[in-house]
Amino acid sequence: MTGKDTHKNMATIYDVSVLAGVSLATVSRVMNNNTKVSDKTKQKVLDAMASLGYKPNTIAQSLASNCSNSVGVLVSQLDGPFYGPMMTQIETSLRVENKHVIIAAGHSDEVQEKEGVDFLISRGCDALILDVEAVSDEYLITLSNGDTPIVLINRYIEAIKERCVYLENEQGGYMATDYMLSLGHKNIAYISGPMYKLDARDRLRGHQRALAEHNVLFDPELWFEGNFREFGGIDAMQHLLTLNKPISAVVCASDQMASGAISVCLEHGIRVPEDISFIGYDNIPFPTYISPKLNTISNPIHEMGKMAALWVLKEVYKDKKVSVESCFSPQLFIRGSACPPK
Amino acid sequence: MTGKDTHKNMATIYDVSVLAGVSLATVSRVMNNNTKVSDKTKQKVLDAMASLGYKPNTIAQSLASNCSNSVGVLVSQLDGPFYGPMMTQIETSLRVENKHVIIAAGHSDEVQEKEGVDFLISRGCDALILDVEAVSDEYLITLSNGDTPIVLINRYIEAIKERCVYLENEQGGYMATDYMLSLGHKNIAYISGPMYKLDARDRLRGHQRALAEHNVLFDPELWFEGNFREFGGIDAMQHLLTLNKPISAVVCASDQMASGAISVCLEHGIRVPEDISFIGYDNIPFPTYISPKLNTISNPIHEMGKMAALWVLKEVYKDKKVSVESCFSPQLFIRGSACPPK
DNA sequence: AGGTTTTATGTAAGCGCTTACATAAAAACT
DNA sequence: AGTTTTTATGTAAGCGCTTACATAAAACCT
Repeated sequence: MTGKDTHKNMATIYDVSVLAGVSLATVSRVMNNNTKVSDKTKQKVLDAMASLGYKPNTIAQSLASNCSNSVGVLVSQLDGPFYGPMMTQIETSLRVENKHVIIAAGHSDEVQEKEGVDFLISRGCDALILDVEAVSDEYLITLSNGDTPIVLINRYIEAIKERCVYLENEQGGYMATDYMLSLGHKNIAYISGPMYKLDARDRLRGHQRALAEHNVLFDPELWFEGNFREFGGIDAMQHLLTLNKPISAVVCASDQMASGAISVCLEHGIRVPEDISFIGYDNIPFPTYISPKLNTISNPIHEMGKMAALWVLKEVYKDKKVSVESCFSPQLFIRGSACPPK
Repeated sequence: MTGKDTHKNMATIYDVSVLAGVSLATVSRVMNNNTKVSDKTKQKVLDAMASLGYKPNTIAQSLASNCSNSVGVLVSQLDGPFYGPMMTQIETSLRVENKHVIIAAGHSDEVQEKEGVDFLISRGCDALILDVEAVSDEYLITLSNGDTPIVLINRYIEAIKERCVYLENEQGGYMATDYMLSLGHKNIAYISGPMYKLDARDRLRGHQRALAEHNVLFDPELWFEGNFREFGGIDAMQHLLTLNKPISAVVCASDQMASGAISVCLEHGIRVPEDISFIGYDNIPFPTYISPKLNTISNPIHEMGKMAALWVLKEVYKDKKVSVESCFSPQLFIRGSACPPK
């Protein structure tokens, strides 16, 4: 081997066939065991493989079989509290079936999201799991008619609903506000996500429905459009405090915004929950360990990741065993960040 | 196309060559532009590609060139606060060079980490970026002699130090405790990571060095071996409080443990920092927004991710442009979780 | 002009598999 | 036993590229 030669000198199917005294096809057959091979020959082949330490070349398999056994996952952000748990589930679910995960980040930008999709498709992915927010519904509908199957996480598009794994966000929005109302709050501010996102709109709708059911008027002044991130919550709270309106509770469309908002209150000497009650959304891990422990609505993003993976296993790799569920219900978690108003 | 036919009916290099009126080899040459092709033919080929919407089949390229353009990344946990920022950097750095990232999780378990490595190698990765903690140094040294180049994040092994990207943990440990000492604290508890991890041992060593330099005796009773996670901090703090020893400051080897420990204090009515000062380690995003804002030592995990990616680009893909740096220095961040003792 | 070097392009042999088709052997019939 | 069906294995043609080698054309010599 010369210095330049970095070839991996692995045994090939040919070496196995020679050692086992059978043809290439037979070796391939025992690998894929989709065709009957007599027990005797099968054993010879397995022995040969073992003694050569044979590992199939997955690239060659992919080329010959036109199936790459890889699934592309495109998410908005690789960091942040959501992606990790979701990826864990996706990776685990797929790896047991020997599929692998190729990742790309879309950074909530339309161009980058499209580039990510193109990249993953050009990489020969057998399917795509997408958690995207900047591209349009039309784009996704068109994409779903292409050669590479897609499944969407956290997005609901009527025309391709069988490919969507989503949370009932309206219901979650309702639950959060309903909880505050049932504690007796009337002066409830709402920090929403950005309105161009469906989940933000749905949560807001739920909030409004709860108010209406309790005959509380929705005051647009008490609604601030945030960005789902901590800084959005900070900006929102600072703004709300300048209003000089009585506010006894703040419902936030994300835990991160709630954290930001709470930090502003604490800095102003406002006690949580004694002076203002809070509830977040998403049930991300961190705030549990911080005081006050944040009430929240669960967003089972990890389960949605798992379901998306199972969808791929079922629809693309024709795994009969799995059954998939696409609509998830939120759940209320009561901890220490809310109490009845004074 | 029959119902069963899921073939992607893409143009191949052959189609391009026919349309452009040149040979396969020429088309390949303009794609890889490593051999001179006359401007005229090159243009014909590019036009043909464009009009056919040609996209090279990366699987075939990989098989023929024995280079998969993919880099395997194996981390302990896909969730948690570290992985995201690290992955973001790795993905971004590699994608601009059109390399892709295949992920696997090791779950801090020796068997699973080794399986992950085998999995990624069998997937034909050109290189592996490993952030592993359960496998032994010997295993990694052996692995590094194999066919697939590896680079280690967050681990220092003398024998293969040129493949290690790491943080000067001893120095960080020193800085944290030195800071508390310089505020005037003498009764300093230390919540460490698990001792089987090198970084935990190094941080502890730094802590001890700082104490020694300030002539403060290291009291083993004030040292609790945690697990780097929130619950470890909770257990540690509960234990420390039962000691009935005066403690005016707690140095934690991770922000997550600091969060857990602080939450225990707050539950006991102990004020932070007035009664007990805290400092964490890692500078993870969340606690910044929570009160008290956590002092900490930075762990530039994202930069280390980037460096690992650049290492691969340089050493494996022979990219001349990049230069890599392997040793990172921690930095002290002072926020609101510490003050001088009463 | 004839010879030599350089440059651009073509030819064809793989890369390591899968799989349709062919064939030989065994099993199941009359 | 002879014929048909079933089953196990082999043969060989790809999958879509890369690249060593061959060759034709152009450019440079003296």
